[in-house]
Amino acid sequence: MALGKDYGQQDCALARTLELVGERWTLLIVRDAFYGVRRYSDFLAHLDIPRAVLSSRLQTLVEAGVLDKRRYQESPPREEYVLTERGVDLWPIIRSMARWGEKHVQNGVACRIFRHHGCGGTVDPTGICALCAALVAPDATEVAPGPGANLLRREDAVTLAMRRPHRLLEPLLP
Amino acid sequence: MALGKDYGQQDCALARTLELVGERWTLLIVRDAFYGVRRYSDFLAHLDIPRAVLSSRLQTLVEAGVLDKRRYQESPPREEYVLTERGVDLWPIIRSMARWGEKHVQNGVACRIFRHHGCGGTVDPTGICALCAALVAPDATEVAPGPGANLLRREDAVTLAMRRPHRLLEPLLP
DNA sequence: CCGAGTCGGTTCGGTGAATGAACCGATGCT
DNA sequence: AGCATCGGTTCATTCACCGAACCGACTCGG
Repeated sequence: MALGKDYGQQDCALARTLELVGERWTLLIVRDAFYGVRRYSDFLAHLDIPRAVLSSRLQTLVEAGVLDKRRYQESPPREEYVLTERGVDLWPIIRSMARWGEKHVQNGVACRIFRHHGCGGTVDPTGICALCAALVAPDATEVAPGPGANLLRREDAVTLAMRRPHRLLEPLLP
Repeated sequence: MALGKDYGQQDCALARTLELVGERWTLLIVRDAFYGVRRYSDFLAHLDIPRAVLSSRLQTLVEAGVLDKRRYQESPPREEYVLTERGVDLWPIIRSMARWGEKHVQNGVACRIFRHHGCGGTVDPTGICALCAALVAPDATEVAPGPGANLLRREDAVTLAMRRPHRLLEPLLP
């Protein structure tokens, strides 16, 4: 969500969650983090988000303990943003929203598909592996382009790197 | 979310979903609809939302096929907003967000608990009944106040009616 | 018949967040 | 020295949100 991000005496848990991830752009940033984006400039290139908004959201997410900001090299100083355990717990939210969009906006056409790493079974809407029936954690989830992937004609480096099947949370670029 | 609700060539399903339910207040309206709120004035009383914003959101949700606006009495004309099948499919999103807030913002204290109607088993975070292991649909879910319910000191009629255990989607007020 | 109340909105002025473009400092590359 | 990259900040403009007031259709009580 956006403006005045508090929901007052609103009903507990859902409202509290929305105060954090309900702001515009926030969930897309978190999704990219799952897909392996870690650097400011990569979020910027992939999301077409105003720089000031990206700075603000990253800072909010770090303060909320969803992302960890770490300097991965000195000289020149370079930062990266990585999901914390608390951030990884947001996966069911991302998953369920993507699922709803697939079903009701895209007529069932997925632009990404998820497989259980090692097992190879596809991961169903509830997050269960169709082959071994286990609940698949994000770091055991492999993402690959689905039938609807070509709907977007983006050609930036991040988009290209994302087309390559890879595991969630693994860094996309060196 | 708010401003300029489109996310351009952003990655398919999640972005499309956010364009609808990502606007400020929208998910809280949908949540109230699950809890049985149906009338304009009841949403207004329970959410402390500006009237103009409520009108706008309801209209958007109706246009998106998430809510159905129906006149339930002529003279005086009275309208009610009821979740469609497409709207009911949003339940996993609400559930997963509420779950995250419970765990990470409220330290595990739930202000509402959910039971499998008829069976009586509690519904776990993934939506499975702890007793019969079935995936519990919203209309088979009974909601009751949890340990953290008294955190909010609201006293409007809608809040009071909501304290009474009842099934999701059933009208809260006559 | 008059006045007050309810419901479901619309209208309007002020505020403040989002936007996009420009700028900036530290560093590396040639 | 000159140019490029990274990770931002600053700034003017735009536009959605906010809250209060207003409104039309109707009912109810006296």
